[in-house]
Amino acid sequence: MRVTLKDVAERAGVHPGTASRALNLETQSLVSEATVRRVQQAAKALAYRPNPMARGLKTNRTTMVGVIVPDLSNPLFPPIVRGAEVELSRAGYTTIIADTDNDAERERTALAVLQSRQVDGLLIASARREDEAIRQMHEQGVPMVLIYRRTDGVALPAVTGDDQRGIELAVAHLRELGHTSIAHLSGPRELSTGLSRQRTFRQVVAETGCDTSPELVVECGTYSVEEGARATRELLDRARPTAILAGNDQIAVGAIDALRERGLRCPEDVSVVGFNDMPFVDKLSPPLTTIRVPHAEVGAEAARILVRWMTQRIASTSTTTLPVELVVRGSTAPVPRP
Amino acid sequence: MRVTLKDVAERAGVHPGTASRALNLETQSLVSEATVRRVQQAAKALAYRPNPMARGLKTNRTTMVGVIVPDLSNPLFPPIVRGAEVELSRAGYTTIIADTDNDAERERTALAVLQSRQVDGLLIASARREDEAIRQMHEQGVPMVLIYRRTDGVALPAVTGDDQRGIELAVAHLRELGHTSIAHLSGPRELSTGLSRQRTFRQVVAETGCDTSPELVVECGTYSVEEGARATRELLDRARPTAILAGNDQIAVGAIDALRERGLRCPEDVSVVGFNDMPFVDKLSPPLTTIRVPHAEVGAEAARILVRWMTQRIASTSTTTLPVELVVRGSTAPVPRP
DNA sequence: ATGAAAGCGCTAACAA
DNA sequence: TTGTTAGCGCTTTCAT
Repeated sequence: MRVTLKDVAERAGVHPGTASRALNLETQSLVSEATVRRVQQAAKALAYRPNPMARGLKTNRTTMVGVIVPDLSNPLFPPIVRGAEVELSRAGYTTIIADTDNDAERERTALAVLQSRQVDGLLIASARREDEAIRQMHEQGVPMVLIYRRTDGVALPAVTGDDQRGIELAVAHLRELGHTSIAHLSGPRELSTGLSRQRTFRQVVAETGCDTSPELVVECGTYSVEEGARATRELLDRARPTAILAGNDQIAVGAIDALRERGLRCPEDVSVVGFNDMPFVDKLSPPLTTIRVPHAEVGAEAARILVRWMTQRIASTSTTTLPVELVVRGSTAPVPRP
Repeated sequence: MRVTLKDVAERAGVHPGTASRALNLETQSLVSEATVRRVQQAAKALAYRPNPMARGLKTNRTTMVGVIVPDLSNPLFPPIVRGAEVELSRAGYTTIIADTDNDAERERTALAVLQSRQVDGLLIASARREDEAIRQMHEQGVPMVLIYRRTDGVALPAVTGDDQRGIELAVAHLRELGHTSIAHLSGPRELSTGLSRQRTFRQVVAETGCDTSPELVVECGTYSVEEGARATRELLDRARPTAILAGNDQIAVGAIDALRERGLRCPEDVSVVGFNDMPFVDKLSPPLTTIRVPHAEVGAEAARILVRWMTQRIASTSTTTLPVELVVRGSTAPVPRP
């Protein structure tokens, strides 16, 4: 049978209440040192493990947090999850990962499940700009931190890479290579990352004297290889840019595929820049020039903010922006001389 | 405040015990149909969600299962997890993922955490052939299913891809291309997959009349790109095979890197075959010829077996082997004519 | 078919 | 400093 607190108390010759106090850091000071030692010994001898359900039922805390990602198979997310998990487990929390499959309805379900599980907090990497589920959850006062993607008009802390700086770096790099006709395959505008990168792109492109024709910006419906390819075909049907700045790496991969379809070589004919520096993009053909975002650190930082909120009731609402850097590989080259 | 069963019972005008019976499928038959309806309506109206902790405290079940993977950042595992999660959530279970970072000590910790969380069962993709932690957990009667990697001498159900057939297909493909000097960069022998693929390789190579020199088999310490590259260098220092069968895709990627370092082209000089068909290997340069394993289905099947064990106490100990197929891409070519 | 009551293992307010 | 007591929300015998 399972060892309970009562067993420990009996063996130590104290009341279960005392044993409880002796075993919990916060209440340990209420118990004499000698008793603490006796109880701890007994606990050790019996290999006592507190029953988290009993504890949770009493305290209304579970020391579990939910992490919601849009797609775990997207190599972008495991490092984030990993970074978060390390911090969370350090603080004594267990992580429950939910995958929404990029679906608003499933996000709602996941949120409901996690709520009924009484998670103490949430890390959310799947937020859309309009996200009723998140808004509602927020109103209930559940501690939560957004990762990368923000929700409009909700006062929630967020941790992101520096999207603006990333776009600046990418455009500057292409400018140095002589490109002035730069297209942008934007992420979906319903995601804050898609919108903000697109906005920054338009702005920076104007500031640096590039071609600002509207047909150089094509929006992808999702951050996927397929949409990247589709958008590229659409782009090429009406323009002939010498460079493409993709909304993320998956889109960039799709773009390179579509360029090849049309008989265009990357980087000789068209340069392509990604965003995120996902694992394996250095092995692609050509190796992808992209913006590196410190994913694990983003996850870790979000976890730290969440832990502070959960434990010390310090609810920040500010956005933490982590620095990004340009990684130049083989998918960008000087503008071709006609 | 949280809606409890008592609230539902009050609204329906019945006793909480009755409400409980009405809401649980298994006890519903003990309650009159009319009452069931009334209670269900009340529950719906109040958006009642049972408190899993209270339930668990009473029933000693958590409806949570732990999924242990060696490395979530390895693109191989998210599909497995996903497949499992879909099945598990369908059966009402919540998934807790633990990442061991390929470390036996962390596996032990993860197992301990999950045990103290009282998960109802475990899916384990991180098993080593000698794995004391798993053996102990098994002795405690915790339902668990192994995925891919088996533990020696432990009577546990497992779900794997058909490693033997995979190796056969790969070697046959290379043979058809005229290769007779085929090397194998084996996975670690301490993992069942490493050992069994290596054994099968040796056997098949002998049966098909290939070169069986022992120096054509080099073992990698881990399933990683780095080890794949290292092993390839070691291999090339003492042999000049025309084809390499890698223990998995990561090793294959490392092999291609190392070949390039030595000025050898893939596939013109040396053909390379991977194993697993991880996401993105079709985008590599060259696109990797490999063995496709139905990862999501492996995860799903393992989940089904686990659910059966947990719910119906049917503990199988047999291994389920799912069919694999050869995917020919660009990394294999006819043997070069000298 | 339903109500009553006990209790899962723990913590916390109160007493001593 | 320690013991006592109540109760978190649920399920499940036992009565009725």
